Amino acid sequence: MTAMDRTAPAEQRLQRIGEVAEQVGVTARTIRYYEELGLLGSTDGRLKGAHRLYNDADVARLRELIGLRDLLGLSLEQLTELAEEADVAVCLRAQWENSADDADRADVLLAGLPHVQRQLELVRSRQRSLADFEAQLLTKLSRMREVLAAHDEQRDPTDPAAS
Amino acid sequence: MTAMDRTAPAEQRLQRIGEVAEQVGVTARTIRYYEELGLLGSTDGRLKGAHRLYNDADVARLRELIGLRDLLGLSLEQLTELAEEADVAVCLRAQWENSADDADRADVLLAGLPHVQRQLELVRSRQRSLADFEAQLLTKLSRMREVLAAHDEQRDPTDPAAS
DNA sequence: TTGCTCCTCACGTCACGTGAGGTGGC
DNA sequence: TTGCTCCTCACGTCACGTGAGGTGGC
Repeated sequence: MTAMDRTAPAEQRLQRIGEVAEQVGVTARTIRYYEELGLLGSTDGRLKGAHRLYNDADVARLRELIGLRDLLGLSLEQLTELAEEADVAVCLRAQWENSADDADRADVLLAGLPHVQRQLELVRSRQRSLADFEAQLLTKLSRMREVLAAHDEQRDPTDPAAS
Repeated sequence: MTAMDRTAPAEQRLQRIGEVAEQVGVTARTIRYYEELGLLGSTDGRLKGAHRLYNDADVARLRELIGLRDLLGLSLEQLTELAEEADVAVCLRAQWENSADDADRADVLLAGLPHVQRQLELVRSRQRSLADFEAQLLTKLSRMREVLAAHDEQRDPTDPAAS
């Protein structure tokens, strides 16, 4: 990282709302609604009526929110709570960007750890539920096949064409 | 199974809507709404204003619907489609109950197989998505720990108390 | 008879969908 | 200049939540 990177951050690729929506798999309306709820980062600095522009970090954040919503079935209220914790991290992240002190940077990371760990726990819990549901379906399936096999035997125990 | 079972099916334990709701983890309103959409079996035979009663098969069906909704994120419209396939099975199930012919019974089961298999595929697909999301979180976590470890070394490379 | 749960409207809410009508950038 | 995507209201919809007011079974 050079001094120039620090003083004038590299020009990032900025995307418009339609491109972002398609990438993430939602509609533009959804993104605007999340912004309205304050789920996305600070939106001041955009003039009324001007186009919204998103950098890669914004897209990553949105993708994470949608993942938590879809895969874990969290409500937007729950996402807001989760995001408020994360906002501490985001707030600290700004501090990170401006911090020359490595100790400060470590503190920022330490604060973010439990946040990610909680998400991991939610994912694991959901995986267990899915495994249970899968087991139920497998039991059902094997019982059905059992009865079918018994019936096939009864109908024609020696027919090699029976499947 | 005795002849009496066939002619006068065993008295089943019947539950009221509140008990069922608590067992399955939804509200009574949800159950009434699903009935309104036709997601639950036939509801004729109940007089206007009379209490709803559910047997074990009804509860199992509801539990399956809620599982598909929550774990797979299906809309009620998708559930309706899926249930219409299943209704063929349900319709055939009535035929099953009244059928003395084992061949008929086998046909009913055969018709139900692809239905269960499709649900299994949906579960597997969802499991893959969750695994991807988990991997992303783990990558994030290990990167954070890496930086933290590097920092700890730099601060005090010989401190045995550093964790 | 007293609670309790149930019933049926019916309006409210959350998370967007869907136009209407207009402006801005390649 | 012509499309295209974007913008801001604003009403509609899906899947229920939440009382209001009343009836039925242990």
